[in-house]
Amino acid sequence: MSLNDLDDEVAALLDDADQRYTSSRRRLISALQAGDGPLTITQIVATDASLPQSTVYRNLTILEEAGVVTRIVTSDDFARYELAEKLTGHHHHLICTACGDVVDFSLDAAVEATLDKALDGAAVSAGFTADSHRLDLLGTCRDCAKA
Amino acid sequence: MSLNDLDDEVAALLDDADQRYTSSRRRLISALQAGDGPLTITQIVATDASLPQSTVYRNLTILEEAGVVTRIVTSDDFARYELAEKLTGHHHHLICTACGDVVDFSLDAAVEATLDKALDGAAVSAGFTADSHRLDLLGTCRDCAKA
DNA sequence: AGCAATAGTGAGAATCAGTATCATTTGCGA
DNA sequence: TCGCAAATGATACTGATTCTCACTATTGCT
Ligand SMILES: [Mn+2]
Ligand SMILES: [Mn+2]
Ligand SMILES: [Zn+2]
Ligand SMILES: [Zn+2]
Repeated sequence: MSLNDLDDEVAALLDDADQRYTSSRRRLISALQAGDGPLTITQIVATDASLPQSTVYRNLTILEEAGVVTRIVTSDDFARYELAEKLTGHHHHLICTACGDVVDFSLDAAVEATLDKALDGAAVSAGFTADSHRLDLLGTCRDCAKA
Repeated sequence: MSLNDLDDEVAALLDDADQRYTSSRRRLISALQAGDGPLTITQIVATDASLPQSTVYRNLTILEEAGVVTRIVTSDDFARYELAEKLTGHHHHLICTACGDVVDFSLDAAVEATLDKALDGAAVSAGFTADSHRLDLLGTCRDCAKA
């Protein structure tokens, strides 16, 4: 998805949610788009100092409700946000248990298909209605392995 | 793993960590063993009112450090704990996004093998050292679907 | 353009899950 | 049995996140 298409799609989603696409929200989208994985509030504020913390919190919540971003919770005390899969495509996360950093990765379509089929079976037999799956790899990133 | 074997294994893990297997800790293990998925602190205290909240928090941390229990974070504001996979076997979670409840499920060995292989490839190409994977299904549980 | 009415902003206060403190109790070893 | 280190549990504290509210920006209308 090109930058302009992304922008158009975000605008449409916000419009559907009766929300304006303000300059704070544009800056947030831009910050998230620049990262190679979900970002913490601290990381966002560090990236764009013109964004006050309270505005970041409030607007990320609104963007999440509008389906523009997704909130990711790992094991550390900091929530992370990324653009919704609707905008970036389905993918997974490498989570470093040493430094907390999270980066994206993808699996090939065949593996995803196998997985979806197996998960669908499990959901059905538990009377569970599945919306999506979440698959993370936990371990140590290159930087932390070096140190 | 039988109840006695579980008890022995927990005792051994605590011994390795130079921790005693006290009655509070026995009650915690018992509460976790009784659940069909990871439990919140509130659920544990509700199950066994003889356990003060501060003792539950402290001992769950100690049990986690000893490798006896695992802390699970979903998307709500409450951490959940379950017996470590070392004791219960590898499995996954159905997470209800409506009520927050979490229940266990398993995939068959062939799917796990396919998955592990694909994940290993992804880890290697990212320079990431993987310890384990975490796979959750997000959706709506039977009870919430009814309501 | 002028003028409400409505939406968004941002500094600071409040909330609350989780952690730290510490006086008291427990249980292991000599 | 005694002494001591570990554990307990009531309570205070911490800090990420949420709430408040006076102020500013934008929209829609004439
Ligand atoms: Mn991602
Ligand atoms: Mn489980
Ligand atoms: Zn790392
Ligand atoms: Zn539910």
